[in-house]
Amino acid sequence: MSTRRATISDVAREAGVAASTASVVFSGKTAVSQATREKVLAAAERLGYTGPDPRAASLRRGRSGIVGVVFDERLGVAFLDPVTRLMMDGLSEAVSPIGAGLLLLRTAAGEAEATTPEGPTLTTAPIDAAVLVGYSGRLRESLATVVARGIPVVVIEGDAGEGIPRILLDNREAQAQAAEHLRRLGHETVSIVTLPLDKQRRRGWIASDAEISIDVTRDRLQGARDVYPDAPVYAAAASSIDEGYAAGRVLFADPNRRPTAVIAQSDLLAAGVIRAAEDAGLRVPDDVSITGFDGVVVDGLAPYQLTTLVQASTEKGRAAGEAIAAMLQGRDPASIRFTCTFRDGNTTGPAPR
Amino acid sequence: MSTRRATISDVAREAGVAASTASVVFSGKTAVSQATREKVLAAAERLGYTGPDPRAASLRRGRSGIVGVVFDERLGVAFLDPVTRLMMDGLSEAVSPIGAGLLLLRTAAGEAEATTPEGPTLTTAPIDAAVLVGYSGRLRESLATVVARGIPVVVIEGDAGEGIPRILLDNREAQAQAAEHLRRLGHETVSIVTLPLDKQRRRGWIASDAEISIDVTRDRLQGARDVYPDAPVYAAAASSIDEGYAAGRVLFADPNRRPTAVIAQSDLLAAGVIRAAEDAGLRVPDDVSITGFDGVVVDGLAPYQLTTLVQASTEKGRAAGEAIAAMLQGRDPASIRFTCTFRDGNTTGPAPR
DNA sequence: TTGTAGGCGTTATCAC
DNA sequence: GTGATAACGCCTACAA
Repeated sequence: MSTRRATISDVAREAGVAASTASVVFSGKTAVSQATREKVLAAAERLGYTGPDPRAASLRRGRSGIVGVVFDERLGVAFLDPVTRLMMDGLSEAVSPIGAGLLLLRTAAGEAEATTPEGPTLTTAPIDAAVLVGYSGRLRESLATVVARGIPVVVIEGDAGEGIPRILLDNREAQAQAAEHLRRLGHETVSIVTLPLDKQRRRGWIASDAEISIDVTRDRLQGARDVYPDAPVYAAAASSIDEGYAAGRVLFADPNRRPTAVIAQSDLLAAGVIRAAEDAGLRVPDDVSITGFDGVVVDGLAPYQLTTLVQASTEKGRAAGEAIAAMLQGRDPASIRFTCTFRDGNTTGPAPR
Repeated sequence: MSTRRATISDVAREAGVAASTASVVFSGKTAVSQATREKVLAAAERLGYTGPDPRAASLRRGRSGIVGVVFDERLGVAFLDPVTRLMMDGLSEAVSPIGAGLLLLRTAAGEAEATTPEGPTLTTAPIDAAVLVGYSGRLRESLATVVARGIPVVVIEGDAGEGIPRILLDNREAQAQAAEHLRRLGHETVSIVTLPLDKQRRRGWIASDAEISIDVTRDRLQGARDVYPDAPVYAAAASSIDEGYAAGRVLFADPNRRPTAVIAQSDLLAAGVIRAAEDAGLRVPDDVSITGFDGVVVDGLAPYQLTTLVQASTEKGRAAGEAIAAMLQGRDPASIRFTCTFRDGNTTGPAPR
């Protein structure tokens, strides 16, 4: 491009005032006479000055106005989950009043990292605070990095160290409610379809609950186990309708060993299980009852209203944002544990006899 | 917290070297003797120095390593669209080699803005470049803002001014292909279900094509019109299965005026139309043929393989990212127009007689 | 209300 | 291979 961009001193000189005065015109921190303001604005206009350089301003202020959101998955994958989308929505809303934007970050690439060209990392990003999303492994490293940098951080649904605010869910208790509901309806043969167990995301029956390294999965399973200690468990490889469908196919394959109820750990999974039930010639909820978890709107599930646990997805994001805002103001917010609400839809009914 | 964080000069002093030398140890720009490197690293360790402050570094370098991605919708809404998700995936991949991260931004709030406390805006965000996503109104203002700031920008599927690289699709030609396919199959009574017409997102039959202010919608409709000039058009309020279902209900309501084929402007809409057809007792493709657009994987559509136009969603993002990278290196990349590929699935067949 | 001075933490440049 | 110096562009005391 032509020449160097105009700076605030250029504008000040052009307007015949001191740089600090011009600065004040833009920041509005101090009163300025109408005349001066106009002179400065006019000069800026002439020079094509569009306001303070954010880089310089953020160095000076010690704030960049950016909050990093760290995922442990590819973006396309993370946003597949409606709960994540809603959470981001709430988060973006909550940080907006403090003038912050959201920077998408991924967990460090681990060993492979060394060879990788470069990459926007937790260590090099100009963030004022960070939100860690998720429940597993590499996020721990990220947490350590952030903490070392002395950056305020909030963890959503994961374990964290001392004094780090967390946004949690009563997964176990909530799931137990749904199970209890089924028990009251007389169901005795119940199967469980879980979210992924770990990063490997293996699909299939699981032999021991011990293999589970993802908190959410473990907690929800425990809730179901509180009521049905011996229910067989099938793990899905992701939270999606297709995965639920695949699991459902397996569950309903043998007519002699069909469950009368299925506890799915997410609404998407539940939707897939419902479809598999239909394909197997079973009516929902007459022949088989199905519960979900999350309380999101499942696109295309139309006639059904899932019996599920409604979690405050958007609220979770908002709470995280508010915690961030608080920390940025020097306060230290407490962790929050959200409570899910049981919603009785039309996908559960009395056990068939 | 305790005291002020350590700076690179603190580290240098502690290590007994010059600040510039310490800097080089971290940046790796110049060779440093093994001994010096170790001294510096040890000092850093002792002082709890975790690397250069990104704010200062970006001021000095004139680069922040951040690319803004501007949406004209709430995040939760934008990411509802699988094409957008894939695009983001490609984009994040493409900017990663240049060490950039993605900052999520929304178009300015318009008039309401004045009263709003603050807000992370295009004007104040420390971005090196911007990607504008979408096809409509307020993005124009955003474009103006960015251009005024002299920031490189790429527009995805929207019109832009002179010399601004765009990532486009052959929407019209592609849609015409699908229509042509139907015509060859003998279909004469065809209805069209469109994406939203404008920001109002009104749902319903439309009288005149002139009301359309969103490019994608208009272009795809034109493609359909090239083959079926008089096909009735029903506008959906969003690109979703549920909206497609709603539209389908209306299309198939009157048994005497049922179309034998439906051209849906997105795969999600098509999936909804299929479901509505099934509900109306119609078999796909025996009684009614349905085409989509996008070529994304629709979760839960299982037995069907949509006849659709496959667009390179991820590629679009990647291309945008590469264009950004090029601009940041002083080159000026050309606009790119992607070509959709027609895919013949099992949702279209000969017109029933 | 306006101006002066100094520094935020880093890094590019150039001399040694 | 290492060090001194000078910006990068802005903002905030403080003084006038």
